[in-house]
Amino acid sequence: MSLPHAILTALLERPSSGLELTRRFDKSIGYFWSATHQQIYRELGRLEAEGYIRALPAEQPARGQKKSYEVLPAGRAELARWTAASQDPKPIRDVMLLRLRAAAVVGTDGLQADLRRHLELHQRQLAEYEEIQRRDFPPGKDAPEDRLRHLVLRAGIDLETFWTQWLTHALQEFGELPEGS
Amino acid sequence: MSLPHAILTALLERPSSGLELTRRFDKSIGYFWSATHQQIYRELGRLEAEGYIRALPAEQPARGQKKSYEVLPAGRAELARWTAASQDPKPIRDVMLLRLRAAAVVGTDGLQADLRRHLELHQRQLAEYEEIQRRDFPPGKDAPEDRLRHLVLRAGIDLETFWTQWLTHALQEFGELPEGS
DNA sequence: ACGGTTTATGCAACTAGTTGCACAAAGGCT
DNA sequence: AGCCTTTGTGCAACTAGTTGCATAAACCGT
Repeated sequence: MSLPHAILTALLERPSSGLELTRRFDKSIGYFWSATHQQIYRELGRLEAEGYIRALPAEQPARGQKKSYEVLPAGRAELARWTAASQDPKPIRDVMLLRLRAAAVVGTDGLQADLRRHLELHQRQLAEYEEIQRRDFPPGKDAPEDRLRHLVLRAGIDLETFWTQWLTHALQEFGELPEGS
Repeated sequence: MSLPHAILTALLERPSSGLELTRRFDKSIGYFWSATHQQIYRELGRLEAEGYIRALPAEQPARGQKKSYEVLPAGRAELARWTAASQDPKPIRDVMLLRLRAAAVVGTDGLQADLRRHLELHQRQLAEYEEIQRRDFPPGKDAPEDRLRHLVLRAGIDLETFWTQWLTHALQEFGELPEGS
């Protein structure tokens, strides 16, 4: 039940159409809560039906026509409620860890290449986050909302850092392991 | 499509009944791929239908009767195939990060308590992992499969360490932030 | 004016995971 | 004997997310 709240947050930051939201979900919020345009359109429909958002007045509301949404007071209230509500952290659910565990019983053949590929992907993501940090959060800038957003970005940086280190470590282990088995 | 492979891995480590698997998923494999008993029973049915596993001979195969499964060669082959196959890493998908981002626009009221609760939960999980490390991976022990399993455990330890640090940091930030907004 | 690409919106079907409940046997308690 | 809890198994319905495809307007070159 998080996608609607991700959308409310994005719309509060700036009213947008479905496609604009989709674009913004490809970075920023989407870095830690990704969504496809189909999910977003569906959710916009629901949020509107529930009275949390409304379409900004536009002339011909026909198909293929841009339609922007803004958050209504009820939507803001719902978001505040959800943000403050207690929620349990989800346990880790990671395929690579599972594969490594499987490799311990069926052998490591073929796994090494994908580990290397993942390492590269995580390094790239890390570099992207660090670029954003340089650009959007220079040392002086720390208004309260900026500090919270920076904190979120730092979580991304630290997580990617963890993965690059862990994968590097794993590949070292593989270098020392006999091939197969 | 990972649950069946998690189950194959678990069954290769030791043939088990549905309930035993459920128990084992509450620790060990379940630490990074959790599953309920309903999921497990359903998946056992499918795996059996596909010829990847089979029920060990038991007398009365009635309801409420324990039924153990073992992995067939086809199952082992499928697991090896899946382990070696290239798979993209999933982007982060974390509710707490989303909530913090939302808090940047609707205010931080009520969030602090849950941050503290999460910190405690992650600290507890970290302690549990470290206990397992002490117990199952003493310095001397490093047969190839042990090293892989240890690597997986270390991922858990490092991830929980990250969260405890990040949450601590977040709470510090909150201490300095004015209440509300 | 025509045909191709891009922008923008959306439905329908499918897959994976979760929740809620039900049923049966076994063991103990009274 | 009758009931209560625990152990073990399982179905059905629901929710969230993904995949595949469809539609329409606008813009753009020829």
